[in-house]
Order: sequence, then structure tokens, then C-alpha cells
Amino acid sequence: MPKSNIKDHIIEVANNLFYSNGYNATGINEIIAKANIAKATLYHHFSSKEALCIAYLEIRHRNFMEALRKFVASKPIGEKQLVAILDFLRDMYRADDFHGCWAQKTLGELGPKDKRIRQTIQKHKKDLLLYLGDIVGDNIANVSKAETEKISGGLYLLYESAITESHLHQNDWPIYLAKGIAPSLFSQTKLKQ
Amino acid sequence: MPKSNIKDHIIEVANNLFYSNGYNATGINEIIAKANIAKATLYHHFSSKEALCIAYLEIRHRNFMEALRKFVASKPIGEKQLVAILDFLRDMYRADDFHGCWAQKTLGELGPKDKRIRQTIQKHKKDLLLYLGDIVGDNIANVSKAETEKISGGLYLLYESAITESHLHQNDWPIYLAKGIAPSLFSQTKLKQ
DNA sequence: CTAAATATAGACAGACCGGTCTTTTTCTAT
DNA sequence: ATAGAAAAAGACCGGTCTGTCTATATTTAG
Repeated sequence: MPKSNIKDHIIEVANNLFYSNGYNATGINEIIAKANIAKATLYHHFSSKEALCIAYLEIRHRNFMEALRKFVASKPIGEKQLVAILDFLRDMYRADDFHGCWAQKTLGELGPKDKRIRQTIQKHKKDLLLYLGDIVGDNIANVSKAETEKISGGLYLLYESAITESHLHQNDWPIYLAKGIAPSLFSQTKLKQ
Repeated sequence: MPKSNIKDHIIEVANNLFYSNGYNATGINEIIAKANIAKATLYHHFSSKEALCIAYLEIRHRNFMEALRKFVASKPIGEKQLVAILDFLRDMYRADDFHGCWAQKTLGELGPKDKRIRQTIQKHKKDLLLYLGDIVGDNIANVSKAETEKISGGLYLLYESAITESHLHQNDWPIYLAKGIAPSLFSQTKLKQ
């Protein structure tokens, strides 16, 4: 195995196992077996399972944000960009390895300890919230800070429930319902175009 | 320990531990220690940890629905009853043992197996959805089945994201934001009074 | 009173956990 | 070519997990 790729390879394997089977349910031994590496190799790259979990959350978040940005940029200015995150979610749902929100999934497994993982998740969600604020600013004319927060916060709530509930019910109605509700968030405003 | 109360006592102890510390993180030994019972006693009442988990989810759901019904009934007909679930959530959030949604928390811990627990959670969420449909029918005049589903589904999504996100961010802004958005769900309808 | 059901205490099994360590082998860079 | 870093393989540690079992004590009901 070429040295330079091992770390990424470990993250990728952990990524799949953590997301599919859960964090606590995935053992270190399972990871090294699937990755075809020695245990010492894993612990050479990651100081603990917690560190590996954080690396997993970071890569998921980075990939998600990057793909979302590209998706939004591909849409025309105005309502299409504002609700793009829900179309993006619809595509995620259709992928055959969809298991809901990785961050929420992991968060549910944490005890009162595990503060570092919890902080990582909170930071990621705040990043998403800020980005939704950017989208609102880019697509709605003359919008105040308070209005921006209300609209982006609303989009955020709709996205979060849509991803969670579509996974729970194994059905995409929450996504379409959220997309139907979203326009009422900015029906009183003037969209850019 | 009087025989008739032991089973309920076990459920109550498991209830607190599962909800506070998580399902996987709570061991059988911890439960019997806190409950002051022998391990064989626990396994006399519950065939497995999974069975105890389901009993825990059921009691939580039953208590939640009962308290919610009473809360809703105490509100005047109309908008107050329609958004009552969000006021109810605000009170839950303020309690010092709030740890978000027990069902979502548990769901996040499950692997591809554990089908029975997953089904229990799905059933409970559908119960809640149906009850929200009842509230819509009770408070909105001349509402079609499709409209009812859209409005109750919207309330459901707002509630679910509000409970999850208020817990994640340790802040009640998601609850108030959801309450601000909710009225737009039935702004085109005529409320009863 | 007596017999059956229920509770207690805790040893035990068998598996798995995260993490450390040693030894040998392979790769990489100067 | 050689020195040092990285990877492999897997034994090993102490601990935890769910669940079973035995043996004894207590409660309940007929």
C-alpha cells in the first residue's frame, strides 16, 4: 500500500462503516480488517477512535459543503437557489447509501462526555447555517440581518427535519413537503434575478 | 421490593439512564445496580435488552402523548391549539432533564439490524402525525384531506427540527423560530373558534 | 400450611472493546 | 547504499458487554 494514501484510505473505510452501521457499533478491529491494515498503522495516523470519528465528520462535512456549493451555483438566481438545498437533499436521498444526517446520527450516540465530537458537530451545523445566510443575501434584495436570520433559519429547520424524517420513514414526502413550505419563508420579500 | 411494582421500577430506571446517557452506553449491570435488583430479576421481566428498550420507548411515547393531549385541550380553539405543540416543546426544553427526542436519539444508535426497535419508533412518529391531523381537523374549518396532511405534516416537520436543533445548539431559538413559521401553514385557511 | 412463583446474589461464559507493544518487513529519501 | 521512517502481523492487556446459571431466600396464593 503506497504510504501517501493510507490515511485517506483509513478515513474512507471508517466513513462508510460509521455512516452505515453507527459509531459505537463499528469497532476498530472491523475498520482495520476492511481497510487491510495493521492496528498499529491505524494508531500511527490517529491517536484514538475519537480522533478518527472527528476526521470522519470533517470529511463528510467538507464533501457535503463543496458539493452543495456547486449545486447551488448551477441554479439560476432567485427562488431556485433559495430552495436548492432541498433539491440537493432529494438527490442525496435517492443515492443507495443514504442513511440520514451523519452528524445527527453520531450526536445521538454520544454520552455526556465526548465533548470534542459534540463541538465538531455544532460547528458544522453553524457553518451550514451561515452558508444558508449567504444564499439568502445573494438572492433576496434589501434584506435586513434579522430577516436574513429568520429566512435562513427557516430553511435550516426545514432541511434538518426533511433529512431526518425522510430517513426515518424511508420515504421522500418530508422533502417535498419541506420544499412546498419553503417559499412561504420569503413570500413577503423581493427576490433578486 | 413489592412484586407488583418491580417491572415498572425497572422501566423507570432504564428510562432515565437510556434517555440521559444513551442506549448503547447504558449497560445492564448499570441498570440493575441503580434499580437495586438482581440480574435474573431483570431477565425474568424482559427477555433482552432490546425488549427493555422497546418498553422504554413505549412508556416515553405514552407519557408524551398523554401530556400533550392535556396541554392542547387546555388551550382555546384556533391558532393557540394549532401551535400548542411548540409551546409544549418549549416547556419540555426548560425542564432540566431535556435531552432532545428520545426516539431520534435511539434511532441514531441502531445498525441495519434492530428492526423491531426501528419499527417501534416509526409507529410512534406516525401516531404523532395522526394526532396532529386531528388537531388540524378540530381547529380549521372545511379542510380537505390533502390540506390536512399538508398542514399537519408541516407542523410535524417544524416540531421535529425544533426539538432536535434546540438540543443540538443548546438554545431555544429553533423553537421560537418554528413557532414563528407555523402560522404561515394555515394563513390561507379559516380557523374555527 | 404448603407449594409455586418470584426475588436475591453473584459467579460465570463467551465475545468484543479500545489501545499498547514487539518484531519483522518494506518503503523512501538522501 | 544506508539510515530512518512507516507498515505489517498479531499477541496481549484490562476492561465491559449481554446473557446464563446455580443456589438460596422471600413472597404469594390456594
